[in-house]
Amino acid sequence: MENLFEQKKLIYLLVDRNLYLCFMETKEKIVTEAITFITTRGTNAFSYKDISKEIGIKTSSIHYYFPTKNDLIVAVLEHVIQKNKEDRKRNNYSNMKSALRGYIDEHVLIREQNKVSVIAALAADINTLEPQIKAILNNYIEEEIDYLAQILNKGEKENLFVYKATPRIQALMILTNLLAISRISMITKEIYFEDVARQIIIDIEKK
Amino acid sequence: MENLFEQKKLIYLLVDRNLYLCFMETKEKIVTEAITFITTRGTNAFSYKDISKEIGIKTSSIHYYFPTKNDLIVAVLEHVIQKNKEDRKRNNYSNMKSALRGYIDEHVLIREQNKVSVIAALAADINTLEPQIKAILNNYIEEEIDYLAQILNKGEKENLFVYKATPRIQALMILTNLLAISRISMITKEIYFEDVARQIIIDIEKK
DNA sequence: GTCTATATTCCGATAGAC
DNA sequence: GTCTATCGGAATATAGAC
Repeated sequence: MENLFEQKKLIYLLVDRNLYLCFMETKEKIVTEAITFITTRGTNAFSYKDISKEIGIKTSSIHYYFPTKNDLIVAVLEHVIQKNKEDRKRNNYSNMKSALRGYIDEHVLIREQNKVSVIAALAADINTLEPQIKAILNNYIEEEIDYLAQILNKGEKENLFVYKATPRIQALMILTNLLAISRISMITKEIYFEDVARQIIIDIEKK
Repeated sequence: MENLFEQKKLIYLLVDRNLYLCFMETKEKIVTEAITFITTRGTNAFSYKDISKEIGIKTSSIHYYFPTKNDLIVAVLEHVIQKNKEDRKRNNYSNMKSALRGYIDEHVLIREQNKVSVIAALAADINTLEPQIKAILNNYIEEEIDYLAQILNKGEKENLFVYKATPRIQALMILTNLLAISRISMITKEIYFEDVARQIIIDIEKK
């Protein structure tokens, strides 16, 4: 008999500015584990059995919540998009230098967990996934570019940043730096991640 | 009975500055197909059966040449590294501006085939591959950084390029731009690839 | 060197009891 | 909502005939 208590995952819940400690619903546990597998091993290298073992339920129970693997991946993607939106709404950056550093820190946090972003993870398997995923991912990436481009644009107008490209293309340059260095620094020296992260700031901030 | 002639793949062979048209050996056909699958679908989303169907032999015959999938991936990696080395030896760039554009064109060529580089492909699956692959890939990436850094360094000394970073970190910035935009532009607008490729040049070349 | 045949394991998915 | 049981298929890999 397994220890059921250990299988329960604790989460914090924020309601009306009060923080509650509570247990995750099964559905949320599944999504959480799926995110970990997708962002470490990739979409085609994890199975319902992997999740099953991790949270102590049978694979058929996972199929109850997510009939197909595609359903699960869609749920993962929408969960991450939603959470990302909420996190950013909470952050109220006083200036665009902080906002840019905050954006980079999002990637630092992922890297520290030896993961890659969900964008990088799903992009790698895009030719094996349903068109639906591609459509959602496309929207998500465009929103990421918009978000970063707005920071760059405001920062430029406030005389904090200087760069040659348009805000959107500069956003693309920075986003691609971060997405790829997350991968590369898992194979080569880890310090390369910090080198790139630092250089992004150096290249763009006015001294 | 299948048409055996159709299964034969034609290749050009360069011997003593003479170009010969000849047939590929089975072993080379397998590697060639494996490269296509790995750089389009990923390491964990293709099987011996896929290659088998493509070149018209049984999976057991593939196992004759490459007993395990790891053996095949190692062969793919070493083949690509070797070919890349030869290609670059043939190119004799008159100046470092051409050399940088030539480097970017290597990625353009891959993108035009709707593939990603072998580095990007294997990096995505690194946590599911044997340590041996990681070691070879590490060397390969370091050589790529060295190659690009040397172009940047020479170009800077020839007063053609200007950039703030060290040559090696600048090489990392450009390499990550190219690796990630290859992926992203398969999901979003294809034009993003050209936008980034153009911006790399704009940002670094002295006018 | 290529084949047939097969072993083993795993995967996504479903039916039906509780 | 979770379980047992099972299906159909696919994957990697091997043995042995030709």
